[in-house]
Amino acid sequence: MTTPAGRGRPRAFDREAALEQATRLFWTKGYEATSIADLTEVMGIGAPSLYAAFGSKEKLYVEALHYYGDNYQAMVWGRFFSAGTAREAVESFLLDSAATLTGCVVDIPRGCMVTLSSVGSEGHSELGELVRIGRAAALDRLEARLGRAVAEGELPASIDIHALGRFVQTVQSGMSILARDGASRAELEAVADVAMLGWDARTGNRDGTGT
Amino acid sequence: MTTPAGRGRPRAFDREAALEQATRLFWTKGYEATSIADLTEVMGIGAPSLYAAFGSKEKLYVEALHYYGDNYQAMVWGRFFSAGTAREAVESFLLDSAATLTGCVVDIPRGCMVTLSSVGSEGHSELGELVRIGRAAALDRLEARLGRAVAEGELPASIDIHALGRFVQTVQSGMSILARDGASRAELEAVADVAMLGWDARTGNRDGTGT
DNA sequence: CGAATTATATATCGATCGATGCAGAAATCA
DNA sequence: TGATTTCTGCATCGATCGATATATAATTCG
Repeated sequence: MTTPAGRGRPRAFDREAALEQATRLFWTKGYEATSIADLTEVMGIGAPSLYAAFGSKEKLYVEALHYYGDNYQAMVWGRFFSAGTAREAVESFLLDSAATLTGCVVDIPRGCMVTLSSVGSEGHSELGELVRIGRAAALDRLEARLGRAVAEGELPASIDIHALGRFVQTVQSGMSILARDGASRAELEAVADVAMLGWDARTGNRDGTGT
Repeated sequence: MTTPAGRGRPRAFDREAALEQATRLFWTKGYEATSIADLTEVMGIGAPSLYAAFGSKEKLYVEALHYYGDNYQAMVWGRFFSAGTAREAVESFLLDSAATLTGCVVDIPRGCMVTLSSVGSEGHSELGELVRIGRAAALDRLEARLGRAVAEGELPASIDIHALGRFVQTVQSGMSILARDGASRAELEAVADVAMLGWDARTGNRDGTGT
């Protein structure tokens, strides 16, 4: 059913697998440093097939960003969304980030593809805006969860939701850079621990139990 | 005296000013995204003059990194080194980072050139190692100051110096990314405040006075 | 099997990359 | 001023960039 009627030769390579390889390469090297030759090599196809299947390098990068979001973001945000309290959500977010960004959960490149993406520095302003939006979405998620916690009475209404959200975002962003420099999962988890101490102090929870 | 004897035409352009412009461009766009044509334009010289004065693009980048360290790092590390206590040192480091990384002190690009440098992804492994060393040096400075604080009795010997150092480094690294995304100085200062609360909780100082 | 259709591989496009050769312009010393 | 030295602008180098035209190989339907 996915192939309508189509006479003639069907697609010969696995588009999803090729996209995954492209995603990992963009993830590792960044947009500008990744050439079409690099891509065709890891994707196992020729340049014409790449352009037939994905349109252009920019469009391929956009698809890679979506592939990344669909397949890897849950490793960091999964427990965040299912947690019962904002504190558990944030702690899970940071601890799962520590594990994921160091490639300890599955074999993936170190650091966050969205966080480390420095596209948009040059002419590719559209792509730069895209990853910038991705980073802004993370802050929105954090602040929304904090707002809910205030509404539910978990957090006092006096706290600065924006500042706390920015803080968590800052720590997680910094984790990506440290992960790229070789910091271990344990080191990043220790960073998350210290960050949560700041959380407790900020929110008035001083024993660290989170309740 | 700077010009030894030299017959013939002396240097016609200001090498230092040209280097500053090159530094700002590398700082803003990164190594790979900056072309020779971009450089010659902002430096106000031709390509042959650039190569005669700096040797190559890589060597120019190395000089730009040194220029950056010599001229801008003090804005972030100055009060860190002169502070009487480790807590004041770290707090100054983060607050001065908030101001500097948002371009509020002087007109400079947002974010830290060393932190945001994503060189080394590709064949330029030497440059990547260079900026990686720069980032490691920041961690060393932080840990050395914490170690001194333990030796002087400011901090208990039980604290995890490495974890605290990594934490501060993480926050400052994350600040660069947020600054690039347009976060304001006030936002980054609020982040620094929350981070210091984590510091106080970690080190047993619960009133935030630091003494 | 033959006709029709489609993906692939080879080769190459113009543009730009980092880097230079060359000749003229400019400045200093005798 | 003239000889010397050095820097600069123009043109261009080979290599590689992203992207394609062309032609062959491969597959399906009639």
